[in-house]
Amino acid sequence: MPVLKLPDGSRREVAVGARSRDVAESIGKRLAKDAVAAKVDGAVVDLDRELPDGEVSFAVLTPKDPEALEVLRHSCAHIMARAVMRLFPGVQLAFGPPTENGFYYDIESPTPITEADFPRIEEEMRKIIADAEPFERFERTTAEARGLVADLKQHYKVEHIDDDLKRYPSLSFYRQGEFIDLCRGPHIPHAGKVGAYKLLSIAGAYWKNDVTRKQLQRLYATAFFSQKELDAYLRQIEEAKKRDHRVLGKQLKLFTISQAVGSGLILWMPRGATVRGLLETFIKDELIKRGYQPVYTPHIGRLELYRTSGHFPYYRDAQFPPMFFHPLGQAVDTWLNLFDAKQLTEPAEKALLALVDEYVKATAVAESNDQKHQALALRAMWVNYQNAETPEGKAKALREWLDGQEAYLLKPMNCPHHIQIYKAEPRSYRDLPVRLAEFGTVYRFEQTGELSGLTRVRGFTQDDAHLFVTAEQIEEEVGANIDLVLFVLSSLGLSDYRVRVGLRAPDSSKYVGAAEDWDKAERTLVEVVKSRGMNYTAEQGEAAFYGPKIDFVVRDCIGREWQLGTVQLDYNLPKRFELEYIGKDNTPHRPVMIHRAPFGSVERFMGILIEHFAGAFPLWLAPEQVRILPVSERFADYGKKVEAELRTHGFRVSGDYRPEKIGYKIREAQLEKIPYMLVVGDKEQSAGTVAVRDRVDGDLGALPLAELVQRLTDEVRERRIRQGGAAKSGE
RNA sequence: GCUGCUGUAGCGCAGUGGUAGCGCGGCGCCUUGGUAAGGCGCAGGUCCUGGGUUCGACCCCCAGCAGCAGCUCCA
Repeated sequence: MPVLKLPDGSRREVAVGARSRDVAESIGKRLAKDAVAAKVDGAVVDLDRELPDGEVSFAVLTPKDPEALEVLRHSCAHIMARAVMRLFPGVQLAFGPPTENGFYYDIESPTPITEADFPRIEEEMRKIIADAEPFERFERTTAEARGLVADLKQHYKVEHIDDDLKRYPSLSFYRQGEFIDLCRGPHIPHAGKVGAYKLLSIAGAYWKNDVTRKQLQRLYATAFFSQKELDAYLRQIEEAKKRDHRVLGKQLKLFTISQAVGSGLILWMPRGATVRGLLETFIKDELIKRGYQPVYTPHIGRLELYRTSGHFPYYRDAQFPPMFFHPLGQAVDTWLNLFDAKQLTEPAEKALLALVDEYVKATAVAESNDQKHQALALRAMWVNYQNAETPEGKAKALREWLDGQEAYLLKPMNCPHHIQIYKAEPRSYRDLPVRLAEFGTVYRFEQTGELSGLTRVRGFTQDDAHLFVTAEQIEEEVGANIDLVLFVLSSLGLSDYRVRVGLRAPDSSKYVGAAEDWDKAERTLVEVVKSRGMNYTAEQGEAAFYGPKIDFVVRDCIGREWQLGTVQLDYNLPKRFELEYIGKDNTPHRPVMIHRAPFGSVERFMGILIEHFAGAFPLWLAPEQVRILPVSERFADYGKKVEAELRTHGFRVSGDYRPEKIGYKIREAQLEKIPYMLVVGDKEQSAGTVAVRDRVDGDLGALPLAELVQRLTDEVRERRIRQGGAAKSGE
């Protein structure tokens, strides 16, 4: 006999075979009417499922429970799929799960669906919901289930059973009228529970997230129990868009991106550059306190360097192409690439050979020794290539020539340069940890579809540092760096982040180094995070190719996650570059490297910060801290005097001396999110005061100038964050 | 890179197969005003680029570029 422990602590015995729905009814009419699903021993189930024997915890889920909303959305995905199938014959269904803010269904339609079809689909959904038919669950053995989805001509479902579900003895289905879907459930009792819904967008998504497979159409939508909630959600999206850093960056003149310069390359305008500079100073001061040494290194480096580090071979496609001195360098490089990828066509090969041949002939009469040497090397490649009997031999000929060519790469990371600084002098165990810090700008050729404002760019600056430590120092240094990241985040009031420990994927060729080093490194990172009592998720496949890492991940205004701060442990680059220090025992030892960047990318950090503050930077970061607003032109002289005085105290201040009304000037300053507005007129001039208007709290009344200076000085020194309050949003 | 949508004045947007408008902003004049928009006037556009269809293209077709959303990727 089932015995239920109810949320209020009471116990209730129910008959064998009783369903959640029966229990809800026995508790109360109102509850039965509101019931969406039930939660039995922590698992959400349909109201129609029979309760298990024995003692279980039990709760009825109503629209108030977040889990109920998830059930509703999952069911609404079925409703949407059903509507689509009615309107578009021959549709194949893939997956249709709920998401954080709604749901989607991946489908393949013989006639592609577009946003123009949304009204029709929504209308069809309206009918289905009005009919309020029940969701009926039934089970089949896995073999029968496969037959059923095959009969339904749903080949993605067949594939899904074959690939992933064979290990289950039976599978569940849900039927709603003519619509049957292979589905784990649970579902709402009937379609009428859907109070409001809206199709949002359509996008491509690969079957099983695999680029090599078919791309399906993903229909995004959302649903709620009430129209009011849907309206609130849509309003919230509109509000979020207003704090988008791409919008605010333009409005507040922080940065721009020019096609004349290139996609994903940020141009910092004076205001943005001011904020960025202040952030950089902030962290630089902090690094000095924590024993870092500043270094500067160039934006480019020899290609060979990045071959040694592994960056070039591992991330070739994500880099700007290497710069070769030899006119044919780029061509041969591409050639070898095509070759390795087995994409070299015969005409292309012919053309490339002809190109080399022509060049060899043209440079036959070389004059200097260097030219002669070059000409001979190229000729040797040409001969070796054509004499080679195997593809490997051909590739070798190309590679040998290429390796002899001088080439440079825009640096994709700073570590190889810092490593060279480490290697520039002999190191003793007494010197360690060596902490080399640089705001290093790196370049990565991100795929076009990935570029996004400041958060994903092709040139960005890391507040980078590399620590060279002994094995015994690892834990302490990793810990100190976590503390630094936490300090940075809390200084800026960023509290909404999660911590991810990125581990390697079990079976992947994209990592370098020995398994035991990896195990050791992964264990260390997990231990450090655990010992600090931090919440974290360990995620496989999130490691860097050279080592595991701890990432601090935040969300942007539309909910996308971005990695900011990172601490990475690396046993591999020290090996690749044969780094050493002399130990107490007077023999060489290998140091371990820690890569770390509290901001991550300064560009991305700025983007997140702009959204975090909605463009209203705290006083210490504000590009313009104070604006003088004379009531009329008659007080311009006094205004300028105040302006000059504040400037001598180091404040970033300007004055608005246009012949506009005071209300107009205040509105503009407010919309520009300037922390303090100083209104000056007759009264202030004769009293030697300023009327202070605060961005957050509005009119503060008159203050003697000296008092104001003190107040602002304190606010800056404490890096005080004051947000919200009376500010209107503007239009 | 893939799928879809978008590209018109500095910004936000209308618009039509017969060479373009609105709001804000800018500039000028008037107003010298006390805490979120004073009035009048003026200027400003390769309608993303390149082809094509057409008597004629900003509009229709093709290709490219860029932006947006999603997928994939992210050292």
